[in-house]
Amino acid sequence: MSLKHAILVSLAERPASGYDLVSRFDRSIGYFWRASHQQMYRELPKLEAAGWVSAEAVAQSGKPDKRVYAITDAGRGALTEWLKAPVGPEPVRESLMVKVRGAALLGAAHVLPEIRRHRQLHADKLTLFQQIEQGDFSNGPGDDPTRRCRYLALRSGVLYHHSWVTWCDEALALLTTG
Amino acid sequence: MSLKHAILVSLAERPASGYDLVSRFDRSIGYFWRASHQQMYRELPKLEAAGWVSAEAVAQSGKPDKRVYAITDAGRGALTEWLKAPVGPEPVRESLMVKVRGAALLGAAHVLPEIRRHRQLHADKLTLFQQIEQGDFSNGPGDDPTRRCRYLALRSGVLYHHSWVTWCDEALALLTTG
DNA sequence: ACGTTATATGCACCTTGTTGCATAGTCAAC
DNA sequence: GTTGACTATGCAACAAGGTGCATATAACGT
Repeated sequence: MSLKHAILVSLAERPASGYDLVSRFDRSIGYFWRASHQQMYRELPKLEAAGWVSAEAVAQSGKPDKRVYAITDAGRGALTEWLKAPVGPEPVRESLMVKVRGAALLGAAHVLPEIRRHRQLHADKLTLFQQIEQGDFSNGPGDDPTRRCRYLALRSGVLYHHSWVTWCDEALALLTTG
Repeated sequence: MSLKHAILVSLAERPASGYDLVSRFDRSIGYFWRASHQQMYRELPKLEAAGWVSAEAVAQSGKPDKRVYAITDAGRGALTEWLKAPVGPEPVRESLMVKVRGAALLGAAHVLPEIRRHRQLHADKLTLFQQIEQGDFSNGPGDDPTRRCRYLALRSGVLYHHSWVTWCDEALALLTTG
């Protein structure tokens, strides 16, 4: 659906090779959209064929050659179109909730370890995001639009994982009392 | 990944035809896992081949015949296995956040309508869930394990959509002030 | 007669995502 | 000199999901 657009956003920030993009998707952008290197290398030629990005072979000393991609004007146009187009919220798919529903039939004890695991995972992410927030934005987001957008993205991560931790605590409290 | 298990959970509650399952996935279970009827009818024969469900043709008067599926002991075993198996949190894929990141480059104005739309959609869902909560659980979840699990599922919906509404409000406030 | 809605089931094609495998150069450590 | 880590790119097969199309019965209204 929108891996293409996620790549365009990343390339709009600055040109990159497939390898660079994978690194970015493991960090910043990856908090909102995941992609493996196999997906990336499959998608880039398609974007090139569509005329949304241009590619240039770059020889490197000490490292293998690479292909550096840059967004084109057509790509920037397509990206703006997409930004304005209505996109529904991502369809919900929560296997943990399916498990909770199953636990109603087969016994809550089966899913308690899973809930504890998920609490841990979300709590770790929450701590990470809160540290970034306190480190980079201790005086608020400021006036710069780009910085404000970065701040908002971070806030969504904080709110998301916080609500999960809250839910896990409620669930553990309710499922471990008589 | 786990549409199979979502179907098993639903069939463990009670037997159903493909058509019944689609209806359930449009309501209760569908709050956590979406599936179209095409997916359903493709998946059911696989579950039957795996021996996890059994099928029985049922003739009806006034309606077309149907095939009613029921979970088998093997299916119940597989379901219990899955309940206990660790499953990572669903990978995050938020196109709205990709848009926000794009907005940093192409202008925040482009995504404001999208954020308003999303706020509306999440607020509607939130209201729905809160009404169910106040209607069915005004005195809390009580002691029944099944009821407690239903309550927890509902709570996750409330927390999820609430955190989204909160984020949209923060975003609109930050992106519409000088 | 004719269209609509509800019940009921499916195929074909295409896109997206995952898993496993494969290759190849450079550099530092052991 | 071999092993491992990092850079860099890909293919093949499969699983999962989405879109569009197709079919059939029966009730109900107009």
